[in-house]
Amino acid sequence: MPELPEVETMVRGLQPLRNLTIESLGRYRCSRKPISIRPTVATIRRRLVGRQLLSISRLAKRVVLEFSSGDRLVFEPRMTGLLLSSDPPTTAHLRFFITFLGAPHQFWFWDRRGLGTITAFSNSQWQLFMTSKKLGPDALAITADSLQTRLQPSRRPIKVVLMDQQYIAGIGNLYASEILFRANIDPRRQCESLGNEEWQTVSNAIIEVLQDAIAHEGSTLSDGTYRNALNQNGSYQNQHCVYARSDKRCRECQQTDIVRIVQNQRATFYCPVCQV
DNA sequence: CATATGTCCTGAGAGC
DNA sequence: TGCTCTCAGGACATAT
Repeated sequence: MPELPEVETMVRGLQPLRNLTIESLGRYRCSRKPISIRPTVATIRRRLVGRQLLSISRLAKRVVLEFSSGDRLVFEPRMTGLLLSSDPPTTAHLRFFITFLGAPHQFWFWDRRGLGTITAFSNSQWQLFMTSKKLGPDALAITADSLQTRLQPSRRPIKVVLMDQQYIAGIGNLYASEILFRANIDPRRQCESLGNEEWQTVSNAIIEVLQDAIAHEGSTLSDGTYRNALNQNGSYQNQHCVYARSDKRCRECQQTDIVRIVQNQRATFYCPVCQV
């Protein structure tokens, strides 16, 4: 599931496409229910064909292509979406393609479940989107002070709030559990119960876990869905301490098994000895 | 306003 | 073996 580290890895892998000019784009023939592409493929084609790709960047868990015209094309991978500049894992789930003038580079949007979205913005639409969208600060740019100021007032459990993109952007279900393990904080703790030093610890854990995961090019889970732009697996799954490790011995304390609970209809994993 | 729940989707795996 | 059922969770819409 692409969260911040996986999306960051995609963005880094797509940098060779920078400065190329779009030759064509469109839906890939796919017998499945079409994914959401807005406003329409025809409109996107009219706006973007012939435009030069200025930058490929990350906005929380989205990939943003910015063009010389100020237009942006935004990809939300959500659960199973991938952006690829190589041959896809299977052609069955290809959803969208871009070709570039005089360049051999490929660009595919591949999505097994089809929950991902593609949205085009003009420059003014983008400015409106960025001001109306209540997106919290990027998790990689967080400080202990800003984290505490934003999250402490909530009465919800810390794990649930870490996943709320309006409070802090980029953390999903997998990394929320790993971060709280690193911070030795029980995921059920209400935000208002954390003290200054604990917010500092959580802040440090956010940066450490996410940077470590980026260094390992993200997590490819047992379903094998996530891959980088070159269709290669990440390796951070081998470093997981709690996620999907229920009933396995805690790697840190070696005293007890990892526990799985459900919070807001999401699986949470933690060590009842290490995390208090 | 803050918080909770329902919705979309496919394929792996469990259970019979 | 082959069917049916449950589950996984991103973001958003709707409900409380």
